Amino acid sequence: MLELAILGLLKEQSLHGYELKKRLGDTLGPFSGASFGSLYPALRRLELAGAITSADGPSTAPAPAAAAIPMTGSLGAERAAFRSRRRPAATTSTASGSRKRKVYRITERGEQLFEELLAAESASSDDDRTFSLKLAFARHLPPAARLGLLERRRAHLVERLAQARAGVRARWDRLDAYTRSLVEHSREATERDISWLDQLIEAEKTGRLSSAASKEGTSL
Amino acid sequence: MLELAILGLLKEQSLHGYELKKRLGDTLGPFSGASFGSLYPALRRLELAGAITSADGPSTAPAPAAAAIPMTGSLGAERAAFRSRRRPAATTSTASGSRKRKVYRITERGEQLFEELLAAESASSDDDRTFSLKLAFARHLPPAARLGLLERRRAHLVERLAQARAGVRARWDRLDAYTRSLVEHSREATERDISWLDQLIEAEKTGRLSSAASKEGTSL
DNA sequence: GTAGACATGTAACCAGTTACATGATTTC
DNA sequence: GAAATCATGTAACTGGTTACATGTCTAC
Repeated sequence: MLELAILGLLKEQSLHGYELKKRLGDTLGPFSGASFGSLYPALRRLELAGAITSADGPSTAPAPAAAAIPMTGSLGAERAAFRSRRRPAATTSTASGSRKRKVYRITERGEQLFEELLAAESASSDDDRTFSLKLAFARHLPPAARLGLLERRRAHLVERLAQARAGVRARWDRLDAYTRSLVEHSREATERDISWLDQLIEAEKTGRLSSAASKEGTSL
Repeated sequence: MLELAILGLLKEQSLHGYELKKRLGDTLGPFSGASFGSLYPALRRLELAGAITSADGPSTAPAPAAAAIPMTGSLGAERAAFRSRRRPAATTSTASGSRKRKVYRITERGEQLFEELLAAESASSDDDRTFSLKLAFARHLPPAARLGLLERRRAHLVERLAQARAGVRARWDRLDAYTRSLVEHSREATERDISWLDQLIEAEKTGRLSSAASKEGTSL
């Protein structure tokens, strides 16, 4: 799962580990769980597998001048949007040199692996987090696979709903108020998820989303 | 987490592993992930820790095997053994062909551990699944702790929402239609979670839920 | 010169999974 | 006697976590 997220980000632009981690954290919710302890080993695995290559830190020391201001993702994001090797304009007096960053770039093999992971049906599609991650990269899927992803997800939720209903119906009178409230709330959330998916599926079938989707961010 | 679920179920009635696993699976959703490979080791750990004791299960005998339980004359074991059925009608399934079951019963230490796990604030409260699990057992918490659980959860969601909003605002125009839809949908779901929690908190404060333990249907 | 952000990495651990091994009992 | 179900358990693996170790660079 982490691999998929990494490849997806690197597909859009090369990044070094530290920045990658920030992106994982603030771009979308569910993949925020990444920590250095999992990220760096994952990068290493991917590199060994030939899915990515690393180059010595090229450039761009984006010195954050503001002291005592806690770093919020947005600033870093703006700065990091630049990948090209160019000297930073000196903000105050000090021009900065490069550090020992390792900038990772996705390879052909990596693109391939990314598509495999993204299209893989087995197991992981159950997981909420995995689905979200895949949907976030859905624009890279061919339309049919995209539709499949949505419909498998829908089927899964319908199934879950049915089981929950059955399981609860049998012992509703033995549930306390907290559990009941929880169950009801979960049911509603799942129903909403399903009708959201229905909208996406409908839009997908009529081609509304796919045409509007990939205008940005696919430059690489 | 599994430990908490096990203790919670055993608190209500003694069970053997196989049955326990079925309960985990069908009673409530999020704890269904349990498999034998995690359940049995967990039972073993709990037994080693003195939180539960095991006794040989009833083997077709109508009388409960209470003789094998000399420790702490509790009534829980009695009730549990009672649940096992006596003579099947011998048509098809449902015949619990009793076997060398190990029936687990919670101990004093176990009750204590249960309460500790349930009240523990650290880390795990982040997790959706853990929160659901705890809420399902919330009736065992003292009111103040229960309120704390709800409010910590709420704070966590509010925080998550704020970060998501900030993160997305910065790069909204770079998101494709799928990601946008995902982000919007997640935001709405989180907002709904929060207002659901608000209702629970309100109810908790006015004592509506805690007194009505069993029968009322919540509108949620 | 030290505080703190940036940056990379390792090690120990944790909670779970799948797959496998075992075996009794019932049912066809 | 083969197959299905009940029942318990182990082993190898997975995919992460926290805590730690190390080091560079900037700003004050």
